[in-house]
Amino acid sequence: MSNMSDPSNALSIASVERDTGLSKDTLRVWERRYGFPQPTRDALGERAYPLDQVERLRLVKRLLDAGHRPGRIVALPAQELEQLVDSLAPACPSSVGTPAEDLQPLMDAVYAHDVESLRRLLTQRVAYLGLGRFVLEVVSPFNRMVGDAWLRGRMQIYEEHAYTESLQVVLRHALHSLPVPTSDESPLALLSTFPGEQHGIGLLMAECLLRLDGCRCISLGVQTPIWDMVMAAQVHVADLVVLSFSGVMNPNHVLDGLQELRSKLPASVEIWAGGSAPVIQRRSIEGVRPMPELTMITTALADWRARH
Amino acid sequence: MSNMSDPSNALSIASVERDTGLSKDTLRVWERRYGFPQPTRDALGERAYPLDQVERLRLVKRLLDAGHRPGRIVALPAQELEQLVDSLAPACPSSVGTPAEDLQPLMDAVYAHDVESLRRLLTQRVAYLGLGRFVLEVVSPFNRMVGDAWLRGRMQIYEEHAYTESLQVVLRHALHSLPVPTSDESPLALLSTFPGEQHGIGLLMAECLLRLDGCRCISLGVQTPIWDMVMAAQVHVADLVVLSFSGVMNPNHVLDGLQELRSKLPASVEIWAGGSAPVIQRRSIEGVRPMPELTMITTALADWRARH
DNA sequence: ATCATCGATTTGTCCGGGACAATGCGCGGA
DNA sequence: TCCGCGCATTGTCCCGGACAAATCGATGAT
Repeated sequence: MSNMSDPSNALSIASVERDTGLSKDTLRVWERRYGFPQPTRDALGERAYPLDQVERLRLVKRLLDAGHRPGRIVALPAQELEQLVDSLAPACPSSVGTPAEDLQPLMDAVYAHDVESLRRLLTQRVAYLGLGRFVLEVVSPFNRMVGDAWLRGRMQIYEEHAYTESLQVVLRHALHSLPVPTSDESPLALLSTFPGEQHGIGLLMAECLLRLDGCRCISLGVQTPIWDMVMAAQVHVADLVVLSFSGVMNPNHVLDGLQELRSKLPASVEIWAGGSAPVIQRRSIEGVRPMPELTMITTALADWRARH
Repeated sequence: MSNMSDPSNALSIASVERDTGLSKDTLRVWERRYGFPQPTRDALGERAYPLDQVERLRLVKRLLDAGHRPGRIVALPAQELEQLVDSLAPACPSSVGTPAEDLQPLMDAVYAHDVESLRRLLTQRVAYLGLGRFVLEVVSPFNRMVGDAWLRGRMQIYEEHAYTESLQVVLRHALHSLPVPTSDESPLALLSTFPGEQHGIGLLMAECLLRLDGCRCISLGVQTPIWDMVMAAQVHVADLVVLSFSGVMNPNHVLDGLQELRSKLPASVEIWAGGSAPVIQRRSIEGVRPMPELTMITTALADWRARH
């Protein structure tokens, strides 16, 4: 195992922008103002970010999303950042969810790299709880656990990738075996994410819950340009456009994109914005329905039916 | 509908970057060098791109992807750009594959936005041909057709997304119902793509063919950092690392990445590089097996078994 | 003690020009 | 015809400056 600050596998500024969601401009101006990050330079004189600095940047990003201010935390050493993240945990009281001990076997399978067992455990839980409770009570809290472990460097990216792939297999299979919804009195939902947002699991979870509630769904996968969403909503005569956001996207871009989408979409089409990105709860956008919790999908759907 | 060049709903440079995929740097340098785009300025002196210029930029981007060079086309008026898009050469004569008339129903379903029919047609063909021939003789040529149609502006991005999602559903379901391979004398393959390469369909097709030939597969999904692939190959004791490349990635990055991966991976682990990216065939890398055609997977696997 | 106001500070993004490596093109020679 | 070689093209990075919007925090009024 090579050293984390080994300059041989350092990342370019473009890679760090992609991995952390912090723009090139921001990375440069932080370096100028706060002295961090302080990348080495390659043979061409261009910034080369060691892996440990990238991890530290991810911690900073998380704290930023939680409300901290850059001037106070960017220059802080990694250890203090982790303490702050620790003291942040109670902020999100997972109201509903499986007790941690029930998720431990899953976590063990991930760490053991036992894809077979992991998939079997997930499938068992789907069968036992049903798809709806599985998504809400297992996947949702477990995703938080995995994201947290990854953030603190306790889980490697390839381990997270392997888990995501297994989960995708299980969810897609469950989705495939659901009955096709009847079309009367149920809305047609168009699902996707914005360009730059490549995390598709949230979309899949939303699709599961929507389908369980009898909603017809058309998923476009990830990263659909805004203008294409507008066209797709038009040709499919969609009633809802459902979007998913993870924490890695630039909050300003999320806001701009939602406002632009809203302005180009007919008022009869609702926009539902969900996911773990804090920005959708903190700032409300006119004509966009924030869905910070997956459980809200059911009530929102009932609400929609009541209004039509 | 308001005027396209109405400055009142013009876009910021960040929005144009999001909508066109052209970086801020590129937009500014084009303006400096070629005189286009020529955005108006808002009250703050910042660039404000009228909608018609953004559409023109989309045309330029499409021609760029088709092989044209910026210096020749960026400054061209919109009308000539459209003529160029129309006259784009019918690219590749598909050597092996289904006759075009058999694929026409699929194309019709895509254009009709009939997801149900599309999925049914795909499923029918899997049942009729078997998964292997389906992948080689239907999916592979049809992907080329779709890519070509998109390049010429006859297919919108959201239509391509909808097709990709349907195909993914069908392939994953077929994959799920395959028997689990026995582990004797069969290699263990690790599948993924490089960071920046978000096209996962090629990976799925490769996984289908590998599984059909009795190969055990562990897919990490798309965009796994090189160092993580090395770690994953180690902990899973993989025999093969299978990578997929589409045409969108920077050829130089592909080359660098493959060389770096090769240098960090034990010699006993083979690297197979497939996909539609031309770089893989043009430049050969020491210790990396190029797979320009999906059909080569079967022979390459037989070859591997003969050597072990 | 709570709240509103308003200047001071913080902070992300944009600007403009410069630079340069990588790529591609065209030309000339074998 | 094919292969090099030099020149033009082109995307990305660098740097420091600038500034509006958001936020802070101190002051004063209720």
